[in-house]
Amino acid sequence: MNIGRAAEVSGVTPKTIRYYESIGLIQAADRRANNYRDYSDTDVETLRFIQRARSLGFSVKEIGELLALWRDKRRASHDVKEFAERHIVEIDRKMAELAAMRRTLASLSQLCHGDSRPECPILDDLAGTKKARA
Amino acid sequence: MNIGRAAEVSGVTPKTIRYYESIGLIQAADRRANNYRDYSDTDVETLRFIQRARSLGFSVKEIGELLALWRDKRRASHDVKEFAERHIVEIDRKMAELAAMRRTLASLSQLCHGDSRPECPILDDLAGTKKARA
DNA sequence: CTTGACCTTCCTAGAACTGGAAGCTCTATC
DNA sequence: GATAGAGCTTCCAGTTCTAGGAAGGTCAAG
Repeated sequence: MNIGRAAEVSGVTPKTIRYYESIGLIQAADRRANNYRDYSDTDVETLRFIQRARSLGFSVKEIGELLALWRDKRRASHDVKEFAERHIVEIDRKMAELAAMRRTLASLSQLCHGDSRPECPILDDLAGTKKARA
Repeated sequence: MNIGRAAEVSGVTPKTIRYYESIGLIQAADRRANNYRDYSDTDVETLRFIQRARSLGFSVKEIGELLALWRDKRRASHDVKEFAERHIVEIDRKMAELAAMRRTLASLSQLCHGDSRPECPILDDLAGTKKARA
């Protein structure tokens, strides 16, 4: 499939796909006779993984390391396992942080009645009121 | 407390704190007689929130909007509720994506034995082997 | 056989930092 | 009180990760 379709199904724009190729995050796509890039379903899976990871705050560098796990078969299983587990810990940390943010927002939402009364108790917490200066 | 200490306890570097101030994401810190910036515990809480949100892929613009919720008391409760709920939806989406990444990594980790055999079945999946080209 | 959508490369611009220079300030030690 | 070093200040330039747009080749439909 060509880049537009790959972009559509992976959620990564053509621009960004070309950029990822240019920096070596993904391997250069095969070219067809007309010089168009040609993508496989596997390529799309990789792009989807990258998209997900980027939107979750992983750097391109980190993602490169993750992708290297899949690509570099010479790596010992031990390394792969360890690296994967290290990232699972990080993901768990991120999930806990998201859960904390969610709780904050949920209580914010609940404490504010749906009407237009301009009073939200929780607002006072993080508001600009400076105190306890150390 | 001065910027170095605030950076230490919030997890945001001094450079980045000054940057956030320069773009108006946080309000300009109070200055002491020596022109040093002075931060309160509340300021640190705000920075911690920003740090968390950034590491989870929220843009500075989005965070600015979230912080505005707390700061701008003139906003109608209705707006706050709606805005909070919109972000809760996004957080749930992010959590689902993290869960998906976690599953991917967990199966990667499980399939690779802890020993140093250089064979990880799942590696073949996402590896460079291009097939099913459409 | 032209029109419009899609592809190519290249160059520039924006967002969010990051590093370094040049200089002032505080603290601690001699 | 002088001095060294860590920490603060501003300012300017560079990096990363895209996004936008120009200039031109390609394809599928009418």
